[in-house]
This record gives sequence, structure tokens and C-alpha cells, in this order.
Amino acid sequence: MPDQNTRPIVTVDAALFTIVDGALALALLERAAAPFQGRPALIGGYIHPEEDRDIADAVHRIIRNKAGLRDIFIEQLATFGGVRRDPRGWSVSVAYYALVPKERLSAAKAGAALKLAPIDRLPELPFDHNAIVAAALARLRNKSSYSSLPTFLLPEEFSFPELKAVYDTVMGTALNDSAFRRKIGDLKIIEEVPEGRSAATAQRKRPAQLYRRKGSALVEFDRTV
Amino acid sequence: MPDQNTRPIVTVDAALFTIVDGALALALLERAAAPFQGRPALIGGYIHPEEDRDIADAVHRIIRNKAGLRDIFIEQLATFGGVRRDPRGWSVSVAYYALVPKERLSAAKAGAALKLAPIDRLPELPFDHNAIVAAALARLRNKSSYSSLPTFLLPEEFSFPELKAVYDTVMGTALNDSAFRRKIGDLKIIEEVPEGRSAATAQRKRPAQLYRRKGSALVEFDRTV
DNA sequence: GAAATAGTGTCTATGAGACAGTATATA
DNA sequence: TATATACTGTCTCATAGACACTATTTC
Repeated sequence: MPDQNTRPIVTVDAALFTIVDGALALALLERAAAPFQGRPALIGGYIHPEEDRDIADAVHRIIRNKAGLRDIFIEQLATFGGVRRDPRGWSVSVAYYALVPKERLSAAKAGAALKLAPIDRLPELPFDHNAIVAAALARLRNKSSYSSLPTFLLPEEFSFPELKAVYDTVMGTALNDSAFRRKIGDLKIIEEVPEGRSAATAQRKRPAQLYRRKGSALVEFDRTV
Repeated sequence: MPDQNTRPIVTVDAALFTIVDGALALALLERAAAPFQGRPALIGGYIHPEEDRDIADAVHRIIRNKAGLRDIFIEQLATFGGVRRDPRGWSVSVAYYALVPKERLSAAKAGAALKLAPIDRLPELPFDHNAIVAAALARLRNKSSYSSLPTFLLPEEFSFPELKAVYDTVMGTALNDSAFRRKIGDLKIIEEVPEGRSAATAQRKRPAQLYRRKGSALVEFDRTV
């Protein structure tokens, strides 16, 4: 067992994504303390050994306390560690990624402190946070092609065209409309909202049927959407 | 920055797989020190902040020193951490999985210390090592279906029937032979060994063409094998 | 009715599984 | 020649993309 002084620092960081104006955006938080005080960075913090039973506890606490969000989609991404990533010394960051619909960010009180940066115009982030975001985006894009991941970026009720738009936004594709409907329909991951119809406006002519996700769990498919 | 005493212990553990008698097996090492001294466990150790530049460095050093292996396939799996997984207190283990052909284990000097346990008859392992192995197996089986992962369990030269047998062993399938040849052929992840023919014996009648992996990197496919 | 979006039906091409059939070795 | 394994060719079926067509709303 090594001396306490040789133990790495252990932190948890979360790349929180949402969709703003039809584009993926990352939620950043100004760092409250040194190093890099005042700089926008991923939502992160230390593990509290007295308070957290495990790492998932720690990341949920941090997202609750610093972003005012609970019960959002969150999944472990990878762990980044080394001697050079933090000026305080050898450090380990267990990185997570999280998805939240924009509506819930606006509603969250602490959400006001969050800055939303479109992912194609990210600032230079402290530590190796840009590398963490790159890994999170790669995971998000890849996993969206065979899972219900993008549904966690939508509000509780959404239309088929909205669902397809989110898949297209996340993956950067323009999926075939009828094939997409067929596949999502076969997969039975969403269900109709009875009587649910989106509002029609000058722009959106015919109202669309509304759907909601069946269950709160991520579903992985056999094939690609 | 928390007090040194509140920093979790940080370790690295590797689930090292090979194939023995046509079945997946896990390489275990008797623990040299407390806790669980003498019990078979995953190959693991502490990060050495003075010596390791990053976590990958640490796991490569540990596998080199404790299993006598270098230049084998290795990939980060996930990070396990909590207050209950280690009797010494709050601990974090960055888990990796690794693949090695049986031939290289026999050749490795330190390989003698390794015990090979077929994955359907694993002993009860200390810490949460059984959960780590379960996660590693899930990743291995799933990722094998769309990547060249199983090739890292084969020696440098192998025949098509051997390649298919490894895919079948790892994934628990009996893939269609001609479809498998078509797909692997199209993917161009292996190349013929000129003049390379496997030995024919009483059992193995017609000798098979030998192949080798093209390049040392893992290749992920668009579709399933 | 024109325009715009929502949603359906159907043709075609691709690719995987099934399996028959051919090739090459041992004994 | 009998047998066992290696390898190839081809038929059929499932599924995804393309795209024409219908449906429902606003103005």
C-alpha cells in the first residue's frame, strides 16, 4: 500500500450535452476554485469518500449540486489519468457523459450558471477536458446509431419528425424517413400519446402524432437505425 | 483540494483472456500481499506516480512485470470504485481487458505463475473482480461481433477455420461458414501467407491456407460478422 | 385551392443464411 | 477408393434505401 502522498488525485467529470437551436451543445461551468479559476470547464468535482458510496453516487451528487439536475441520462465514458493533465500533480478523472433536454436546463435553478457552447465552437478547456469531450462525442455519435440514446435529448413528448431530427443532428446524417419510421416502429421503444398532436403553426402545417419513450432505460438495437 | 487522507486508493486491474482447449480462459495470479494474500485474482497493482506517465503506462508495466507479457492487445474497460469493494477503504480500480494467444503465455517466463481458469468455471474472486470479469466478457462478446477482436487470441499465422472457431468460441455462435468467409474476405483485415499451409494430420485432412492479421490495430466493422 | 409538413406503400438492390457441390489431403 | 476437412457457387429471403403517393393542416 503506497504512502498517502503518492496517491493520485481522483476527480469525476461530466460532459453534459443538450440540443440548442437544432445543434448539439455542451454545458460548461465556470470553475469556482484554482486551478483555472473562472474558466469554463466540464462539470466536475472530487469524490467525497464519507458521503459517496460509489463513483455513480459522486457524479449524481455533483450534477445535482452544480447543475441542479437529477434523474437525467448518465453513463460512464472512460477514465483519464496521468502526471501532466492537472498542474496539482498525478490525477485521475473518471469521465461520464450525460444527456438532458433543453427544457429541463431552463427549468433548473442552478441551470442559470451553465453556459451552453455549440460543439463546433467549443472554447479551449482546462485540463484534458477537450479530449474528454472528443471521446464523449465519439461515443454519443456511434452509440446513437444502434440505440435509443438520442431520445434522452428530447422532452417527454415528441413527434416522429422531431425524433428523426435529433438522430440526424447527433449523428450528422440525413436518414431515410420511411425506413426510419419502419425501424423505430418495429423496435417498439416509443409509444403513441393518446390524442397527442403537436401544435400546427404557419410554419408547421399538419400537426404530428406525439410519442413518448417506453420506459426510462436505454435500449440497444441489433441493427443500425 | 481534499486532505490526502480522504483520497481514494487507486489501482489498475487487467482481465487477461486466452483460449485453452477451444474455450475462453482467464489468467489469474495469486495475490502476493494482503488483503486476500494467496488468493487468485486479476492481474493488478498500484499506479506508480513517479514511474508511470499515465494509466496506460501503469497497466502495461503491471502486465509486463507480473505476467511477463508485452505488446499484447489491451483496452480500457471501465472504472469500478466505492467504499465497499476493498477492505482497506474507498478505492478506485481502472479496469482493462487484454487478449493473448495461448502460445505467448507458455513462452513468457513469468507466465508460469499464471493460473488459467475456463470462464465457465471461475473461482470466487476477491474484491469485485467477478463483476469486472463479467463486464469484460460482455464487452469482448459484443465487440467481437463487429470487430477484429478475436484475431488477437490467435497466433501470428492461422487458418480460416481456426479464425471462425475463435469467433464462434468467443461469441458462443456457430456462424455460417461461407457468409463468414465472404465478410472477412471483403473486410480485408487479414492477408494470405504466401505458400502458407497448415499441417495435415490423420484428423485434419486437407491443409488450409494460412493468413495473418493486416496491421496490429483493432478494426471495427460497419456490420456484424 | 396552394403550400407545406406528416405519413404510407412499394420497388429494387444489397447482403446474409442455407446448402449443394467441388477440391485436396490422409489412410 | 473412402473419408474428412477446406473451400466455392448459387438460391432465397430479409431488410434498407429510394421515392412516389396520400393525408392533413394553414393561409
